[in-house]
Amino acid sequence: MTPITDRSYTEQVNTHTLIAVTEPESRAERKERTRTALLDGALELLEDRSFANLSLREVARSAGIVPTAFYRHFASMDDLGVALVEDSMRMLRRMLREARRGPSAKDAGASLEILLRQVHAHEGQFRFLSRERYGGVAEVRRAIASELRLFASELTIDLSRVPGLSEWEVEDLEMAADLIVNTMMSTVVNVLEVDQRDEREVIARAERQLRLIMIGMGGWRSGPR
Amino acid sequence: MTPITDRSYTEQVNTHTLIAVTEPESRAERKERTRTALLDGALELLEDRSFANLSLREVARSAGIVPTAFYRHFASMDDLGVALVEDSMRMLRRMLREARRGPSAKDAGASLEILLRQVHAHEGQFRFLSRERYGGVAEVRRAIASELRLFASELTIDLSRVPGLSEWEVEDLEMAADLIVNTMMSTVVNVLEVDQRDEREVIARAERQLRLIMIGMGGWRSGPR
DNA sequence: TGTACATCAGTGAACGCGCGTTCACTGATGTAC
DNA sequence: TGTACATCAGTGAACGCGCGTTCACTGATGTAC
Repeated sequence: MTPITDRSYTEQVNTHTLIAVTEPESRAERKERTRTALLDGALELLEDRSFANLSLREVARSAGIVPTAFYRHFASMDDLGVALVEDSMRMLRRMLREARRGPSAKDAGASLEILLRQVHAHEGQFRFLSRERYGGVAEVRRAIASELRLFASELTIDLSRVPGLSEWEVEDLEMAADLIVNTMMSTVVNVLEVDQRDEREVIARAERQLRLIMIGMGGWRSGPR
Repeated sequence: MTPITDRSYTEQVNTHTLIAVTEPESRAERKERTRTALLDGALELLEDRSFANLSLREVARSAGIVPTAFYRHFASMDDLGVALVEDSMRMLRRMLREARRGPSAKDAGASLEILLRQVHAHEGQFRFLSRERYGGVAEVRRAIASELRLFASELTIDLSRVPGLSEWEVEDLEMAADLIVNTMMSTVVNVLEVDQRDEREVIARAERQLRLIMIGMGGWRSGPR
């Protein structure tokens, strides 16, 4: 199962552009396309429902195959759910890496802007992550929680390099990082729920909240517990 | 599943016997008891599943009635979900009101302690609220969002009465109230997910976060957008 | 190079199951007189 | 006070539906020689 997935994924990446121009698709490429169609279809169906009540037949239908053909790609819906988490997490990690490489990594406002641009570019995946973070399958929940902890601990390291915070206790840095991550996650959820008209308001409020947190950090006197 | 159901049912039977000594239950009282049994049963079933994949038949079974009798109490599962939100929120509001009446209403640490005591007294309801807040059923999600907005607006009024904040713009008060509510909700989720050993850590961190927010508010200069 | 065989993504019929919902009903409780 | 009728929470049979899963299959693609 997994080896097959990995192999066909590489094949797709390597030959994607090549094929479109020259020769007809190979069997492996066709299979990969169907797999992608299943994942994309599931993500689309998840726009207004939760993963737990998504049926195998629906997903197969959305990909244009017969229900039984689903099993050529995933052993079960749970299996597809795990693949969906992995895909979304890969996207999130890539985003984080690029944000850190960018010019104003320490500017909270700029970080927020980068995040929100990504949210719109990958709405389905962010919706999936935020909706399944507390509901549905335990394995999915655990994966998301662990990834968010990683996210917060990387932010902790970033914060420790900010001049004024170099003296802070680690616990205080973690506390502040957690507060910032939570505030950003709430903002992501609000942006996904709200229409475009109110989005500016949500963002303006989030900016103020982050600014308030920064002011709080400026006045914080860190010390041992 | 069945033993749990049987337990709570036995408790009701005991109460029933007690009552039977003095005076027989009226039809309305019986109906109310069944309604409560449906809500409690649903809450119990929700311990390890999400509302979206809870069936009407399961809930009816947990309350000891036949599926068709469900309709004597609720028009649909969505309807029951909304009732569950209303019940949970009524509990939450009562809690808030009592906290406000208490000695140290403005002390964030004390408020947090009161909140967490309530969380343990009503774990099922808090789990339901936090899991379905972003969950799959649109109507339930909407009900929770609207109640939380109400919650935040009550907190906004409280804040406006705090001496140092009387000059603040409404938008800034709302912004701060939203930040506090989000931080408390995150803490509730963490407390529900974590075992007793780590709970002290979660609480300690939440206290520091709230203190940091208070410091930020102390340094905030409110003004028109 | 052509031929013969293997592979395998996708098909379509079939299954048993739990679901939400309808309906006519029962019998205890409540009420009017 | 007793009687006759109304109310209504709960029953049980029945329905059609979409579900996950099995199975034998098809036919295009891939491979060995």
